[in-house]
Amino acid sequence: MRADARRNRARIVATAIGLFTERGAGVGMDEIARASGLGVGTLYRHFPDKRALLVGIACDSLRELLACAQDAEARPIPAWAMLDLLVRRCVELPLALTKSLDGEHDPELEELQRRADEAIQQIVQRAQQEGSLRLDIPAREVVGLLNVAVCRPGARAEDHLVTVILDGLRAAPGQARGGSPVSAAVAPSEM
Amino acid sequence: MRADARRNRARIVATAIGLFTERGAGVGMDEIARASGLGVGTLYRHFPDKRALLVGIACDSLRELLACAQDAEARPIPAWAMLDLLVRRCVELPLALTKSLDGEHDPELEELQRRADEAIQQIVQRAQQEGSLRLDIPAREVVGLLNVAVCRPGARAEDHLVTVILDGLRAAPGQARGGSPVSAAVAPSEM
Amino acid sequence: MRADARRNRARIVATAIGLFTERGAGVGMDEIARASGLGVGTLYRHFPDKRALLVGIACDSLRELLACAQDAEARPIPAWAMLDLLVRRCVELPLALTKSLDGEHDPELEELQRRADEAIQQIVQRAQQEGSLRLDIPAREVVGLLNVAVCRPGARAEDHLVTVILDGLRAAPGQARGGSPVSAAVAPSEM
Amino acid sequence: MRADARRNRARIVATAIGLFTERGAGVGMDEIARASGLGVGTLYRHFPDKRALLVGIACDSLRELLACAQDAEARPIPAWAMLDLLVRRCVELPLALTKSLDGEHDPELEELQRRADEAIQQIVQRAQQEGSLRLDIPAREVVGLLNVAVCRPGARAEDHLVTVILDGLRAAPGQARGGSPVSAAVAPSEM
DNA sequence: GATGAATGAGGGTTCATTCAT
DNA sequence: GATGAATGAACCCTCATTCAT
Repeated sequence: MRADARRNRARIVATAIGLFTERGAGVGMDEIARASGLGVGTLYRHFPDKRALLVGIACDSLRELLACAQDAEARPIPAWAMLDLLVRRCVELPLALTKSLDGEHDPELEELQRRADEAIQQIVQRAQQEGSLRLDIPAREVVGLLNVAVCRPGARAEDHLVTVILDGLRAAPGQARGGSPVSAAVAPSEM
Repeated sequence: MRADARRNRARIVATAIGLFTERGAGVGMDEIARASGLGVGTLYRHFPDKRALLVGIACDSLRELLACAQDAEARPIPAWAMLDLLVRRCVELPLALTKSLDGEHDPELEELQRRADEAIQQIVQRAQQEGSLRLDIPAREVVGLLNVAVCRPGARAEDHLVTVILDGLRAAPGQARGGSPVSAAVAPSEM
Repeated sequence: MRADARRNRARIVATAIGLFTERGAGVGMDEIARASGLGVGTLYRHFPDKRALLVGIACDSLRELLACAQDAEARPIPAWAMLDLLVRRCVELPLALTKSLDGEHDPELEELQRRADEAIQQIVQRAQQEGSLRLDIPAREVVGLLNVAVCRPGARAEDHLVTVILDGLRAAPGQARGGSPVSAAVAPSEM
Repeated sequence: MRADARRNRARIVATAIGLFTERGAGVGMDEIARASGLGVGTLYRHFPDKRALLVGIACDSLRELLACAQDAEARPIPAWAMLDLLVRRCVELPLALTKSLDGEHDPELEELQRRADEAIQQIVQRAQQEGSLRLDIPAREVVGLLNVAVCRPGARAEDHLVTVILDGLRAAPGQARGGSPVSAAVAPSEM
């Protein structure tokens, strides 16, 4: 790939992320091309269709996420801290776009999603093993639930939502979690 | 309004909620009409345009939410239990559609949104006053954050996400919340 | 036909003439019905389709025109005066609507148009015979030309256009008409 | 603008003028595109909406009219001859479409209409000053009246209507115009 | 290889007309 | 008979995609 081609691709991706993040996946290809300072034809040379552009961005994000996960795991810190670190970083990635790809069947995308899920799940399990993450929710579901927190348009690392979810996932020191929150809520002992 | 007209309206709304919930606000009016067993014209007689249909559904949901809030407040239970109850019920409403209405300026919709926010905020504040809801997040933001949990396609009352968020919002008994979770996470004392 | 049916028909026609005259033949059937204080169904009972409504109005107008022509002919006045009188009256009729019926093949309409044309043509021919109307334009065409003056949205009897056309049709006393106006216009003798 | 784009634009305009002139402004965009041998998209690339197409054609016509007016004024002929020339030429332009634009507020269109009116009015005034055009009708109204003659579907330069109107506007040599034609018509002296 | 003009399926909406109440 | 709700063909327009320049 020639240098200018690589530069064009990068400009397209950067512009598209900006526009998609700001105004949703409905932004038109023409506008993305124009905002990139390119013709539509060039856009289509790099991404055969709109789906491919979204998939491309999603894959980039997932690769970044995997790098973050590896980086976190490499640190000499508890698994909980790894998770915290990872979540706060992921929030800044344009993962929200992934939502518009529900039902896609791109092999690269699926492979990356699998690996990303696996990486997070591993950290989640280690956190559960070290006793810092509640045990009453299966690791598999914790991952899905973190997805929601993270794949949200407008999410920010300092979001109170992120904080609350992490706090909610934390194992309460010295007390078992897991009773039905509804019944718990109305139990007299809670008052 | 004639009996059959009312029936048709109900069918349209039900069908539209189903399709919108399942496949997003992009579903076409023609398809909604067909799935309702009606002609497009009938759809447009009941809702002058697509926006009106979305707004109509959103308003219905918000009215339902307000009813839930009133019902919850009427019970002789702690504010926390009210909130728990309310959230678990709201999750079942098609509030996710509200997201596609972000730049709408329908007066009825805005009024209902205002009242809904107010109602929830009141319960949140009472929960904070009774000491069951953490104090380090302003009530205003708690409401916004609950919105995210609740206005989510595919949310269910038994969702672990709902549970986790509610747990994360719970005031930890006997310990002050509010330290930066990030630094807290890596603090040695956490290990 | 029952009394109320006749009354309804009259109301429809009056309303339709008003709306069509004011805003053109594009006005919808629903609006005509509503403005008449009736349901669409009733409108369609009286006129099987929109075309029929327009044809009905046109026929009414043509009948009125024929009456005017007979009335004018019955007076003991020169043919020119008859024509003047007739034209000034016709201008007030909603004949402009006739334009939207080009290409219609309603037998009653065509018959009335034929008779109306004939009636006017007769007066025109008599005016030509009495020497008050220029001879260089065939009577047939004079009629068509008057149609243009008269079948105009917004035409009024005092219109300067009507005056100018009548003046232009007048036989110039003592001078032959008929040279090409263009060549005449640039002829030196005109200066 | 690329050569083929310019060619396509010209084809669209030509086709549209033909269809609009023949069947009115109700002709659909799809049909215009098909008759031009182009896709709808191309039509909309050149004219953002139907209104713009009509406005575009109207502006072209008005520009042509202004050119005619300038050309006429540049000739060493009496004002009356200028007017005659101008009117006969305008009749061939698709100015009839202008009627369907009543109520438009395109700045370019309005400016051109103003300038066209002004240009014609100037010639009319000069014709009145030179004594060839009757004085009993304000120049302003003469212009409006000529509009009617000229903005007529199916008008042709050799039209008898044009001739008659021009003759009707001509100042009668040696006699004052302006008596009410109606009273004149029935006056005994006219017989 | 880059460009942007051309394409046309598909979506939102209107309105003449039909038909159940 | 009156009503107005229901119908759907047809219209205007958008936008992902292709292709001539």
